[in-house]
Amino acid sequence: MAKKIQAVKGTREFYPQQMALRNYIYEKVRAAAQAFGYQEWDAPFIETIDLYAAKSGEELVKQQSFTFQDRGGDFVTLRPELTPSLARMIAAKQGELTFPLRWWSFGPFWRYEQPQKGRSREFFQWNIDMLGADTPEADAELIAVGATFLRSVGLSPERALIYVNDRRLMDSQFDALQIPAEKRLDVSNLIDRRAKMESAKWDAYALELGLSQTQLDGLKSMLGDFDLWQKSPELTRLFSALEALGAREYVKFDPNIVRGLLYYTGTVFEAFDVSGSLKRAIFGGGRYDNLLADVGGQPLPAVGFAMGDVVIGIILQEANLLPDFTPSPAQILVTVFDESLRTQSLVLSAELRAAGLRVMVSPELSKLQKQFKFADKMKMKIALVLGPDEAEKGTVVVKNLESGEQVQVAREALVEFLKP
RNA sequence: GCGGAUAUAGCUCAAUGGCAGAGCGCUUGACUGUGGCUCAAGAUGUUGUGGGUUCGAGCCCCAUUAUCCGCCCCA
Repeated sequence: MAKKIQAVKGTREFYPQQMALRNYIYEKVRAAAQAFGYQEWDAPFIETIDLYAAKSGEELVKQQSFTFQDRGGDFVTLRPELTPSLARMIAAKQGELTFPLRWWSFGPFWRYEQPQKGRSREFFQWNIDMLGADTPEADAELIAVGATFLRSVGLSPERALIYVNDRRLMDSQFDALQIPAEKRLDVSNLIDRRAKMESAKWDAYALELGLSQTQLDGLKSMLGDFDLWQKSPELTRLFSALEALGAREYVKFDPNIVRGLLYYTGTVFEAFDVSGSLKRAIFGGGRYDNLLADVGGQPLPAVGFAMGDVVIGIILQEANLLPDFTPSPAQILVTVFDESLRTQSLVLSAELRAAGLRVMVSPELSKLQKQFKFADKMKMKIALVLGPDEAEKGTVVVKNLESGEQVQVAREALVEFLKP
């Protein structure tokens, strides 16, 4: 008995049914992006470690990347994210690109972390960005693309929402509370963790960080103020643009959304499943105006978001929104009656394919019963029988497997009969 | 890196320390030119791996590996 070799931990095996879901997501992502005029692009799956060292978070590079030495001795990494590659590619052609740039991509990424629900080591991610525009209307457009996607897969605003905040607004609030600049990162992380912690513990943790009781009270009242956005000119414009774009119903202001990544400079947003069991973001993003300059390009304002395929896949399944799966792409099975008629069945199948139909033929001699059973399991629509009687009369039996009805059709009229 | 569970037929799972089972799936037949539904019969196991306790271990103990779930981080 051969030793069973398992798939590498955290990788994904796409059996046809899972592959169909992956392609379904890809298709909906493409439709949403293209509806707003975004161009598809991609970058290498392998990059040198240096590309990420410049910009990505310490943990992402040092602990969560698949990094190894290639045969030439260079350290390379399976890409854990796309933005550094985007920055490089844009910097290289900055003079010849037409701005604002609207680009999207869907491809594989790898992060070395503990697999759990909604998180694997290998995943597909949709990245979509607009570069070269710095208006709230640009931010609104990206959020509207996200809303368009949610709507297209059947997730209504009752089921999924996009929560929005603005780093600039938060900074002005931190100013008012006199929270010093060096503590703001900790405070942001604190806010990020609030939903996951008991409130007493959270309070204690806040005081531990060095917040005064007054600051803590101020912070809590700020985080409970869902009308705070009205104090932000950017968010006010953002919401009115979302209204105009028909995406307002999907979007809610939430001061608790801060996002962990350092590079966001303005609007930040995250989409969540409102009623499901999974408390992970469907997608998340925001404005990052300094990033391209930071990695050595010309300053370029940018806004974008990313969506992994794992979480959205689980949510679609839980919401019973998976597309119907048809095992076989072929709708027609040509049965093989016996040895003497095998060639005729093959010829028949070729004729039908030449007419643009998708057709399978049994590759071996077996009972018609078995062939029909196969067609049924593969959820095929039609089975053709070419037996001695039909061969003699120049006809073919066409059986509709859904209704169970069957008719004899003349061979010459068959293509016309079968065409949808 | 830390913590909690689980591992038995192809799948989902049962089985007081005492004969390893069910449902689904699979094969065959009822139906020698036709699937689904029904009925009947049948096949399928190194109980993750290695030790230990016991007259006797799927069950108890130790180790190990794998998987799942949570924390951290994040799509």
